[in-house]
Amino acid sequence: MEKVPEDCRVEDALSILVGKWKPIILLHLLQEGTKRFNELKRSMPGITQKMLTKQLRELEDEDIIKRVIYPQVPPKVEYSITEYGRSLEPILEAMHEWGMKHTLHKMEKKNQKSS
Amino acid sequence: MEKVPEDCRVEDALSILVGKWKPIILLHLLQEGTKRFNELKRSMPGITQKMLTKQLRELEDEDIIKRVIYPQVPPKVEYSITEYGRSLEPILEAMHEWGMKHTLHKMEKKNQKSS
DNA sequence: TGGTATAGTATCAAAAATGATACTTAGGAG
DNA sequence: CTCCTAAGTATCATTTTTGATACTATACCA
Repeated sequence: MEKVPEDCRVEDALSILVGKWKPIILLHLLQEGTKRFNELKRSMPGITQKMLTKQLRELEDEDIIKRVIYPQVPPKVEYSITEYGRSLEPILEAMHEWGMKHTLHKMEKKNQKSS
Repeated sequence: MEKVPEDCRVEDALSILVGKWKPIILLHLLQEGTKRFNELKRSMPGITQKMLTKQLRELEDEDIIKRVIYPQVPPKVEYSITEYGRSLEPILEAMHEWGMKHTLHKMEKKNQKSS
């Protein structure tokens, strides 16, 4: 425990994960392996093309996902997690578990109110 | 691995952690235990009163930190992590470690470019 | 000749997060 | 009186993020 907040690299991981859609994109790709643009889009109701494109580009820039273009018409582009991206899985996992507990915690708080 | 993205609670944890200052606030409190408002402020150069107050209120609302007011003049207010808030530590820890690796990864990428 | 499909861009608008600055409150020191 | 302190609010401005909508390219199919 000699770490000091000043040398904190928490932000690095955080900045990759934040964004309204990034965690979901990553979970989809982690679980399904490889997906085409429109497959992703369909599995995320509400997202716009622009947003999906933007998030994917950002993840690609960080080397978290890989983008493969097939020179066809109509176009075909496949996205998948990189080895490196897979290293984020424990963090997503930890957050997922914590989120579950948090749901319970919130419910307990509500119950306290009504007593 | 039967989790599906749809029931993902990742966002819950994420929404608590994001914000330009929240991770640092939490790390400070986790490491120092209890701090007064101005102590926190001084240890975070660049933050404004308004921002610090806002982030602290949000963390308090989520039951992550505790706020104790001493009825004095001039005022004295102490902040500390709650038991519940401490449960975030593994996530922060995981992100910290990942961030360290990421730094290396970025350096490697740079080296590849210049070869 | 026109419509379909895929993976995008481009442009503009709206909403959310962050920041700068000034003000408040009340007791104690000079 | 006046200033100082600590922990805030209030107001306004700026920046960043997100969203809605329309547009593009090009092979294939009828």
